Amino acid sequence: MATEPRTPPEKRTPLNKQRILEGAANLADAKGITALTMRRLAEELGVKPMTLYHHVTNKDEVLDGMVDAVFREIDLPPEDLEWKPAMRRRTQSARTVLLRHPWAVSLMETRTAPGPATLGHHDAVIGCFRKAGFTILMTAHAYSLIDSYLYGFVLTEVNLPFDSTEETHEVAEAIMEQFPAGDYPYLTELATEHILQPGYNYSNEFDFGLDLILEGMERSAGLSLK
Amino acid sequence: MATEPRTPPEKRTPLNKQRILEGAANLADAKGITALTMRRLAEELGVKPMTLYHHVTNKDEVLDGMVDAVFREIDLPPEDLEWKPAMRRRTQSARTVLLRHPWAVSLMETRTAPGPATLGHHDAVIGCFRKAGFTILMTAHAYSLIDSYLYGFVLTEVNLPFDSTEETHEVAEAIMEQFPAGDYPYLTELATEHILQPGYNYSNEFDFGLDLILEGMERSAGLSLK
DNA sequence: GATACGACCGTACTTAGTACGATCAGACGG
DNA sequence: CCGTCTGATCGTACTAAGTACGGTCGTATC
Repeated sequence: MATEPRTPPEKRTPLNKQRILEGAANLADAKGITALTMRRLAEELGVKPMTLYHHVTNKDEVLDGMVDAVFREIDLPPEDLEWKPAMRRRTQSARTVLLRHPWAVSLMETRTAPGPATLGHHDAVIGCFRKAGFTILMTAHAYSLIDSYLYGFVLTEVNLPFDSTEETHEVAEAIMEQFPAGDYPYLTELATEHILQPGYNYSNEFDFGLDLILEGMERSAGLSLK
Repeated sequence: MATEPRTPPEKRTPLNKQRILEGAANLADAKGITALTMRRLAEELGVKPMTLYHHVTNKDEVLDGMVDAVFREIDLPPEDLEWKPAMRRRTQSARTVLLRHPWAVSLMETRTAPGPATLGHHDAVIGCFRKAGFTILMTAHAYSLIDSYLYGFVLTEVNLPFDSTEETHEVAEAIMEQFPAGDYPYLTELATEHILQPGYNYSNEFDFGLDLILEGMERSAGLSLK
């Protein structure tokens, strides 16, 4: 924009924190969070490692920034819906986003410097409960419950050692071959009669728990509310 | 035992995998999982780094062994109780163990080579549901739900940046000072009127969710069962 | 065209995991 | 009593990562 028409305006776009964060998220999405090193990140951005340190103070600041960017992607509970469908929507949105960035859950829980998007998200969720008439105490219960479930579920989901049904079979069989058939009868039963059945997909479990929790919250809140 | 009475039987106890795993867990408990390096672990065991590699093939094998040892610490659902109190007991036991080893949750989810204690634990939990009359489908739902909640809750709990009530105040105030008072009204309300009240302790949230989930499961299973 | 500033980079130090081959202590046959 | 074998232990060294420190270079301004 401020470049003269003389030179093709390619090179001289200076790096900035925004571009670093985007590159970091892309790299982590594509190659895994362990592949996110300052050296590789620099290479991806066409720059030498130490250049990054002119825009961020250290790797932790990159990680904090990535977490806040993830929260920015998550839909807030829609204001025009009842609390239950609103919370279902934001929770499903959160799951979608966290699956898109498999490194996000473990990173979120270990960072302690919340950014504006993170705080805004919490405020909107708490507000959704409060406006629906939840007491403060009940809001605290509800938020703890639903996010524990969300993060726990996604944590398991993103770390499953398989992505497809075929892989599920391979992994399950590899594990089962390691011990005599009768050692774990109930585990074996569940594996053969459920997990190894055609069409099985762990992801489908999410909605069962989400609905059970939302309905339980409605019941509990109703009691507390009178 | 097999040493002669001649020499004091101190030195010549050879290292073994068991001792390595115990040392690793102790080190991780005391200094954090990031402080668990093969070099420090060797030092703790009075040995040079490369000596460890005669008993384990690499660091991953140490981590896998640590996870299985954690499962061995968790109480199985007592056979003589109804499914609901039995599951409550094993889930509370799991939480206690996971809090004792703050590195355990994130490690468990990223390892993919389950050991015998891990498999035995899963078998016992599944068996508890099945013997209570849960269908296979309902058992899968229930196990996914309760463990997602368990791991998600503990993951949050062990990563809270404070351990005591005083620290809670410090951290909360440090965060709140970073933005204008009215930016996050609901978050501020929850913080001042609940989290910063005397006696607040996040750990107390666990039982609310656990009971809500167990009761919801009972209702759902009852429906499915007839 | 001289100057100043900010973006960028070269070099190097530290801490990790771990490959490779040497050493050393005790067991056992001669 | 000694040589040999075996398994436990270690010394050295290579690679990858985060990042401190100081230098360079392009560009805007006077």
